[in-house]
Amino acid sequence: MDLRNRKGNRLLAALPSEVLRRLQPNLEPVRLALGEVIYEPDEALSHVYFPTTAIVSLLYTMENGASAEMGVVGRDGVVGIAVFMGGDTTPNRAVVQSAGDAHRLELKFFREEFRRITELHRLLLLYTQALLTQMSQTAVCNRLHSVEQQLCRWLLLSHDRLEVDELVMTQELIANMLGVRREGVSVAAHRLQEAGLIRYRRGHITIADRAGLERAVCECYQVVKSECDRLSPTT
Amino acid sequence: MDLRNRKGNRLLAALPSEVLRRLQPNLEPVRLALGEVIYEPDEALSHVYFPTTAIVSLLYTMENGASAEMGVVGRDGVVGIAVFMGGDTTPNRAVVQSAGDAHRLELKFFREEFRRITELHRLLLLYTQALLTQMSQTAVCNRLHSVEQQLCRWLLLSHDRLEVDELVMTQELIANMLGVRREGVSVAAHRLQEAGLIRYRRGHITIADRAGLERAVCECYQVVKSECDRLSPTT
DNA sequence: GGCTCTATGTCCGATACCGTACATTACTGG
DNA sequence: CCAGTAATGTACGGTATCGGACATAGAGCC
Repeated sequence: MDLRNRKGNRLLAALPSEVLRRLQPNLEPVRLALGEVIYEPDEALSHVYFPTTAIVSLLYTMENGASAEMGVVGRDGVVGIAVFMGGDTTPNRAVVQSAGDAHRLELKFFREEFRRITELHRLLLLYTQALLTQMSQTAVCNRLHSVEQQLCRWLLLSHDRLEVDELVMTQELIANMLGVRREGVSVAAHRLQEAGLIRYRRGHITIADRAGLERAVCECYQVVKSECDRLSPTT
Repeated sequence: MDLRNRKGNRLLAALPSEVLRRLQPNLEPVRLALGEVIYEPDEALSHVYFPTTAIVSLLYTMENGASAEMGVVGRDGVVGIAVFMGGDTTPNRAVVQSAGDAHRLELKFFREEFRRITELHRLLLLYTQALLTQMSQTAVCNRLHSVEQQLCRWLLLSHDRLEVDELVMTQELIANMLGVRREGVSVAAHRLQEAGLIRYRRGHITIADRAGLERAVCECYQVVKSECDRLSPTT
């Protein structure tokens, strides 16, 4: 089995020979069938997968069943980054998009390569996984939800980070963040104000009813929030 | 300066005391003004930032100036993950969304904490940064581009990973990936076929004119491709 | 060869958002 | 206090996508 094959996994191929020699006995060749699920949301993995000819999609599925892909892994990468990011699981699903081969490595072997990690490093990787969740959920939310729902999400995420009820922020800037027109934000903000969830004046927005916003927001907010909480260091 | 303050940065606060003591002399308190740019796309950083009361947005700006946020960092995190992911730069921009304070750490000090990293580890972090770019670009593309452009992007990314011209894939499945209706994919695929860029039959799609697809695709594809190439290990 | 299932094509009205234009109103600096 | 500027409100036609319904046609199975 020549792992540096022209069709092999590029990450494995780039490893120094002595690391590769150490891993090789534990790399199990597997065939991945179209539609096969590598991992489900929040499921603990038993292996990490290094595709060679297979392609794997990373998807998020909404509560109503709608789904969107936010990443794709081929021989350029590895399926199961949560394992070495430190969070172990993700809210996403990994599904085989194109049947083919892969090598897989049991977690215990994989982790042996990962012993010597400084505490700073561990923390930063955990945080990166949370950020990664935020990005992928943003991708999904952009595709599937209304401006009003996204505004709720954005307000709640900002509120979590600011920890004061009044945000200093124009609707114009929010529009840039959400990637929509300023007018769209105006209309959505107006509706939220009518509903009593927020109050605002030129350049200021006040969270008036946080619980109400949480009822109005799409599920994306809770996904991001839960992952942030789960992955955030218990001080 | 008590870094474990109730309002301090959570990552710093979670560090073991001896690591914190080592870093502390090098942590420079800075005030971040609204709108201040922490880093520009592809710009090498001089510091990593640990916000305390400030909030920083991660944005991607299209060639036409349209932009979308795909992440936000407050006292829960750190600005400049590219530094410890190994890629050093990203195609994104980091802008202060809410004025406030942060601590920053010069790269040389930061890197001292990061010496002992195995080669496997380094490779995986690099790959993760490429994947992260893919996700964030997906977020942006979902927001700002047409189904047809996104189909081109999807086809090209798949083609890069499969390295054969015929994909085995139904339009229904592609629709799930892109988070749009099957009919939308049908129409887009039809147009691409009329233009001679692809050919397809039940469950099969053939890349007929790769260069043409690259002309039809939005800039998102090139951003992802470039980062993948830049970050992929030179075997 | 015929049947069945699944993939694809097409059409419809509904809707959310865009692009543009312009009005109005609240701060800000002099 | 006033003028100027920046933020917000409103309106209107245009367009992309949705949601649903239905027609058509390959591919595989018997």
